Amino acid sequence: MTTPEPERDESEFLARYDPRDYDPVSVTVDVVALTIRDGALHVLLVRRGGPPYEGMWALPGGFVHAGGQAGADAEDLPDAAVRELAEETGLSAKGGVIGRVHLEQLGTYGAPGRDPRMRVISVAYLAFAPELPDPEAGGDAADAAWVPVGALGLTESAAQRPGTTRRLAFDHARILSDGLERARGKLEYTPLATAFCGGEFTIPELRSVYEAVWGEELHAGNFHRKVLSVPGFVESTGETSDRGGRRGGPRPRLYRPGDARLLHPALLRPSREEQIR
Amino acid sequence: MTTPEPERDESEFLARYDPRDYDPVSVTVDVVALTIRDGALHVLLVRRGGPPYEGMWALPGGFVHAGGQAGADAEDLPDAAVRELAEETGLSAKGGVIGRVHLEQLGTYGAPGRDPRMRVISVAYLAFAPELPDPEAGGDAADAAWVPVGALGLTESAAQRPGTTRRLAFDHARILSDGLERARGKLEYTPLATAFCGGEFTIPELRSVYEAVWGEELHAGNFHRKVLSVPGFVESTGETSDRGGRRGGPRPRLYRPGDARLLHPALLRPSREEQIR
DNA sequence: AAAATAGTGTCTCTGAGACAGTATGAG
DNA sequence: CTCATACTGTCTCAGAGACACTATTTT
Repeated sequence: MTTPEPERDESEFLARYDPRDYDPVSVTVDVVALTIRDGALHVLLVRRGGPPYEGMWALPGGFVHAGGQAGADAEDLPDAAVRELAEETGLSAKGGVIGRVHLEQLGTYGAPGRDPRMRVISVAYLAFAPELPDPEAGGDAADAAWVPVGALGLTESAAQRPGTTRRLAFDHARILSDGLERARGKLEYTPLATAFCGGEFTIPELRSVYEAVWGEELHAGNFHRKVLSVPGFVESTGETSDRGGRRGGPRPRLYRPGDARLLHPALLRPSREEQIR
Repeated sequence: MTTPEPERDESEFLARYDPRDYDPVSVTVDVVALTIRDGALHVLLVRRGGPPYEGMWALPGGFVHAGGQAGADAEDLPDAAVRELAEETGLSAKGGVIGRVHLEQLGTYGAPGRDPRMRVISVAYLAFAPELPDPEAGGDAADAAWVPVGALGLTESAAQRPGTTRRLAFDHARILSDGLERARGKLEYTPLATAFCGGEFTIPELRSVYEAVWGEELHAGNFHRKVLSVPGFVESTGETSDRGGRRGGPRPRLYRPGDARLLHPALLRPSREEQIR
């Protein structure tokens, strides 16, 4: 670790860590796939069919196709994330519904010991999906399901009664927590809430996305005016929904995602005063 | 790729990619270390002493100590970033100036072919440093220096005259570009501009940080009032600087970083209208 | 009929930005 | 002395949020 001769240390290190001879590192991709079901935020989880953490829930993921020496099967990291997502949901990767899923890199988790078997570096991706069918468990997964995020007891880390919390394998609770925080922030200054809706949606539907992700109710009237006032957020289709509100009310108008990539001004969440320090 | 039997495909894939037998992936850490020198944003670069890209400038970085089968020397990713930064700058990692450096993960770059030798996944880190001494080239680096970001011709990707741009090795131009954009955004809603200053600073010094990173001049009076109005951004020391402004004026007061971790309300850059779509 | 909802109008308060103005120190 | 600079005061305008109100649909 600490040597008085940096040059010797460096050359020694380079010789030792030439990956062609020595010291393998595994790289996996894990996906935090979020969607809205019944007005609640859900995450795609798989139940592990083998050790370690057998029987526990985990994020869908797997090894990146590295391509070996020839580099034949080498795949890019986002492609690996899409492939894992497609494998777990049973949907085809190219075209179709999965083409409408927003995917972005969340972060990389590589602490020693996070996988008890070996050194594993995991690149986590975050996906925002419209409502998808129930996944079909495949491969070594014993089960796969959309799980309500609220049922995992992640929000109040202190108030977790041990039996209440469904623990996640590896450091996936941390990854999911980071993904949720990223999602909450992204909804503030990007129009990505529309990625949770289908191709057409109403303003109240969009509001329910914000309420599900942020976990708090928003003022319907002010939200409505705000969304329409941000240039490029949504675009009217001219149509109206064929049903009124769930318990009455006029039929809301339909909108499409607009061409903005950033919301200006942003839609800030009400309760941020606490988390500033 | 597309097989009718997902179960066989998955188990086959798991057998093929068990990293203990097969298909090594290298993991490196690269650091985008930024600082302010003479009122201009600088990035720490090293000149490569060997192929590939021999003689070109690159971000400081190197292989992560994976720890082998036993996991003895395994290091965490942020530790690897600090180690690389310390090795390149010649500063000690524990304590001292490098302890004041802000470090955060930027992203992971793993496109096949980004390193011509083999499959390399690089975890990039972003560092905000106060003014540091000139680095000492060590190891296989032929040179190391703080380079003005403006001299690299990254801002206007179209208007690059070939001779003007100093190209960077690998995909480091992209990584640096992502780091700069992250830095610009971070200054908006976090107090991290203070990480570029020493322990004490004046409001005009803080403003010059914003101007260097954002590349545009700010209104001195409004900036002053704005910084003081954000709770927890800065904290008065009660002292005043021993010198006035560079070309006259009263002696500015001195401040310390406050306890806020987020700026509320945020300090938005003036010219964001263009980049929204 | 009753209740809930979609959408709009209006008022108030905060904050950003433009501008002016004063005091202070460098050259 | 001259000028740049630190800092404060003031004005205007945009936008967030609270509230009220109407029209429309479900139950």
